[in-house]
This record gives sequence, C-alpha cells and structure tokens, in this order.
Amino acid sequence: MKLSESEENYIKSIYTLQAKTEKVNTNSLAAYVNTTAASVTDMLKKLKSKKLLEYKRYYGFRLNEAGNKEALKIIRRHRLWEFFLVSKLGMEWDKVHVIAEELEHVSSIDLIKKLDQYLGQPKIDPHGDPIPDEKGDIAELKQVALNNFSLKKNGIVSSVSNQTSEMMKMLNHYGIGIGSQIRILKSFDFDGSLQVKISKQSACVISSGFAQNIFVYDD
Amino acid sequence: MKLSESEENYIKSIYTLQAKTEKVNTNSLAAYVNTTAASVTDMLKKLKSKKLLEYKRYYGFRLNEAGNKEALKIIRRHRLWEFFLVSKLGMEWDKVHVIAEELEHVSSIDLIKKLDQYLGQPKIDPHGDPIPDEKGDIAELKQVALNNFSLKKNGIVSSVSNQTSEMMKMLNHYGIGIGSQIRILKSFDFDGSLQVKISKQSACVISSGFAQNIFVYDD
DNA sequence: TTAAATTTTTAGATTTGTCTAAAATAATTT
DNA sequence: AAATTATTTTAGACAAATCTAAAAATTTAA
Repeated sequence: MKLSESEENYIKSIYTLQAKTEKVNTNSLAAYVNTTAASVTDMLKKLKSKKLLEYKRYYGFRLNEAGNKEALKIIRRHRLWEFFLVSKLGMEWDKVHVIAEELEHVSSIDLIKKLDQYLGQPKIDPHGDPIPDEKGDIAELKQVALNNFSLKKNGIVSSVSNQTSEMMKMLNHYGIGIGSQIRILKSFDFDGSLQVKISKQSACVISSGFAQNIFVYDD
Repeated sequence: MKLSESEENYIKSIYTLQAKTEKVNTNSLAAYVNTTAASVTDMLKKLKSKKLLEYKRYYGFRLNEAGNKEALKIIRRHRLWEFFLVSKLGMEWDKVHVIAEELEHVSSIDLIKKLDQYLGQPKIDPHGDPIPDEKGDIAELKQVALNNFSLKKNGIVSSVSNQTSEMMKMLNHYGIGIGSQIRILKSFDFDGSLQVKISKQSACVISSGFAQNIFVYDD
C-alpha cells in the first residue's frame, strides 16, 4: 500500500499511543502530532477508508491488523536508519531521531533489505528499542548491563547509557560501538573489572564502572 | 533556504537542462519533469519570487547564482547517496537512481557531511558523474580506462562500463569496487595484462580486457 | 436528571501543487 | 505583412492536508 508521508506519521503515532492506552482518543493524538483535533478527525476518516483503522466516531480508535503491519514497517525503517546513523556515520544518539523521521519515508523494499544486511541485521536500535524484522516480528530481548552479563557468552552492544564525550573517548579507545560483538572472558572479584574480547580484537580488561554503562543482549 | 520536494525537483531539472541549452523553455522543462506547461509556469513564478531564477515571461529562464547553488546541493546529495547505495549496500547501478531521487530530499547538513566522510569524500558517482563538494565546486577529473592509466600512480575506481554478472563476479573476486584505490605496478607488453595493487591487498595480475572496463581517476 | 464542561466532529476556508481549456504572445509560413 | 502555427501564460478548478469557528455528542457535576 502506498501511503503519504503524512499518513505514515499518523499511523506511527497511533501505534505508539495505543501501546499505552487501549483506545486512542482524538485530542491526545492531536497533541502528539502537534496539530488540531479537526485535522486528526480528517485523517482518521482517511485511514478508515483505507481499512487501516477501527474507528467509530466519538468512540476512539485503534489500528487494525493491516494498520499495525504498516506501522511496524515504518518503525523498522526508522530504527534501522537510526542504527546506521550512529554505528556507521558516528552521529550522536540524541541527534539521529529527527533525521530518521525523514529517512523512514523512503520506502524501497530492496533498500531496507540491503541496509539491514549491511548493518548485520541489528535487533535493537541505539536508544535500546527493538527493531521489527521483515515480517514485523519484534524480538523479545532482555538487555543487560555488561557487568551483569553471563561469562563466555557472545553479546551484542545495543546501547550505552552515558553520552558524555569522556565516555565516547573510552568507547572509541576500546573499539566498542553500537552493534559490536563482545564476550566476557574473565571477571575479577577484586574490583569487578572484566577481561573481554571485543569483535575480532585481542582481549583486554575494562573497569566495572565502564561496563555498567554498556548494554548488551544475547547474540 | 527551505525548499519543498517539488521545488527541489524543478531546480535540479532546470540545472540539468541549462547545461545543454543557453535558455531553458517551458515546454522542454514540462516534458522533462513529466508535467504540463501550465504547472511549469506556476513553479517558475514561485522560484522567481524566491529569487532563484532569472525569468521573463515568454522569454525563457535560467537559474541565477543562488539557484545554481541550490541545484548543486541537491545534486551533491543525490550522487553521494548513489555512491553509498552501490559501494556500501551493493546495489546495482541502474537501480540506485530512483532511490537516490527520494533520499536527496533529506536535507540535514550534518548528515551529508558525515555521509561524505564515511564514503571517503568520493569525487565521482557510480555513473561516472562528478560529485560537487561542500562549496558546490565540481572537480575537473578526467576518467581513464585503467589500461590507459599511468604506471605507479594511485587511482580511484570511479565506474565500470559493463554491468553483466560475469563482470560483477570478476570485480568481486579481485575486491574491486566503486571507490577502490588501485595502482598499476607493471604492464606486460605481451598481452597488455597489468600487475596491480588494489587498496591494501597484495599485488595481482589482471587481463587487459578486464582493465579496459574499469575507469579510474587520479587520487 | 438537567446543566455545564469537555471532547469530537462538521462546515467552510486556505495553501500547495496540480490540471484543462482558453487567451495571449511569439515564431513561421505564405 | 497577414495568416497560420507553436509556445507560453492566465483563469478557473481540483485534491491533499491543514486551519478556525461553530455544531453535535458525550461526560461530568450540581
């Protein structure tokens, strides 16, 4: 289904809001997309006519099966682009959202498939949110701070909870980035420091405090 | 200046057409952007009011200084994305144009700067067209088939004039892609085959016929 | 259970980009 | 130079997405 940029934005917003409330109401959506209630009503009619929405006037609304599917496609594109912007272009986490809002509307299926492969089929975006797969399935991944991660298991770095330039320098020094593979080889009880292997580099030791800020999930 | 997608498409098209003719005329632009002459006139007025166009009714038109600058920005974005799609995502040359037409309208300056760095500041896109730099300057690069390239000089692969899958396999085998660095170490008079060094790989020998299809420019 | 307040929808206007059909201008031909 | 042809512009209409203001439905309160 071919959707306008505007329709896509509404669908994505409804999807987000209905995660929190059973039925979404007009005013809250209007506030969320920063427009008037009247505009929302107009769009609701349109989305209903496209059979993406369950909607009875005055009674609230919800995306139906088809609508959810569309939402997940858009979210997938958004999060893959965010991952790209951070992991490949080295942009900062707090700056990628706005750009991904634009990129997400480029809808070539082949593009997204190739991008996904290129990025190594990431499961989590730089904000720690899951990236739906091609079918719209969302992996149920528990993210753990690296110092709570199992020994001798491969993990993937999903996010980092400290965006200072000091942290960036450390990450850079160790060659750790979003999507890096990491494995704990040894844990020292004395101060909680960890011997780790990062991707294909030779093993090294990192401090407990550093590890606390690095989030990983099972590979 | 913030421009709509439509305005950007017109500007880009006028830029392209005025490379061939002194003054662009309404009908040819209409044919080029696949619309009516009336729509073109409407847009011309708009671009004139935005001071991007020299335009007198019934007399043809041209982008002015500011208009050309905008055009070059758009073209830069387009060609950088094409380069990305081919060199990083491994898409085929004939398929990237359409996607780049969409990506080019994402206008974050920081994005394009970072993308440019990430790609190694390429000078030529996968179709052999030059990529304007940040200032809008276009490098005057002569591209040469690899077998006509100087000995012991570093070249950058700009394009390949043969898009068969057989060619792709060869390129893949040798690790040659758009943007690869290449240097001729030795040329054998017997059959014109060349000993070359590709990026950081160890030297190897390629056939003259293969080299004829690989275009490079001075690094 | 009415009255008041809130929420949602409708009605009508606006902007952007497009269109068709007709009018105006320029170019070409006789 | 007048008539014909081609090109360009204007005039008016339309669709998408938005807005304001007013009406309708629902909810809350007295």
